[in-house]
Amino acid sequence: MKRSLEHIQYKENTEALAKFAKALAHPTRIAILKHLKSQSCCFTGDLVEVFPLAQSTVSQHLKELKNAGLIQGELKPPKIKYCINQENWNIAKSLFNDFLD
Amino acid sequence: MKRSLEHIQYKENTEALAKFAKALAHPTRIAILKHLKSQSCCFTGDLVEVFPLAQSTVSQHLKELKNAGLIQGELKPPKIKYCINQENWNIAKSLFNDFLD
DNA sequence: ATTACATATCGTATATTTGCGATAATAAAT
DNA sequence: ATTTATTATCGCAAATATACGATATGTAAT
Repeated sequence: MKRSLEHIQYKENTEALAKFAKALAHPTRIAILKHLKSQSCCFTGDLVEVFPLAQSTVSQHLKELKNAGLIQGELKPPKIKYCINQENWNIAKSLFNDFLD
Repeated sequence: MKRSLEHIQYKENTEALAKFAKALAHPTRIAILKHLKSQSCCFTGDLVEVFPLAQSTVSQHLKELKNAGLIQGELKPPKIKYCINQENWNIAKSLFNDFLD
């Protein structure tokens, strides 16, 4: 990609909002989050059974959601229990709410 | 990409929400929408002056926002006046609001 | 130390996104 | 019909995203 050299200076929250939106920009990730909300928490393996996707693919989606801060993992050997990160979830909620009027 | 042959059947609204999120998944598009909201409407040329981006790039972002239904263009020759599509905006607002709890 | 289980990461292939300059299209005015 | 102003589209290059199978990692139990 030919990127413009000067990197754009956006107004406050613009990039944070875009980052959250990007994490939500795939139906599988929305579905994962819906599942997490309804179950409050669940294991990677549970999700692998829900979707017709490879384990590695599900894991990658979880990684992105984790990087965005929307979920967090808790070690429950040999499993990992994923839950909504409520603190960041609320931040996202408020950002979207303000933005969308 | 090696896509799974069976295409996933998501629950209602999941794909609609992901589609809106995708449209918002770039800071420039967020910024464009913020600008449109504050001005209520504006021309492509105005936006080209606001961002250090080529005219074609801005036009492409506008196209994506239009495809997502978040904005609409009105012919004002030789210009085009873009405004928020309030109807779809409200739909997006309600989808995000419900999803984010 | 070895094994077993669950999950993450790596390597790879393909698709999509982002950006640019150049060109085409559109509508009005001359 | 030509010109002018504005915006959209095309063609390309590079970056990122998506998906998979294979492999590595981490933890507990044996």
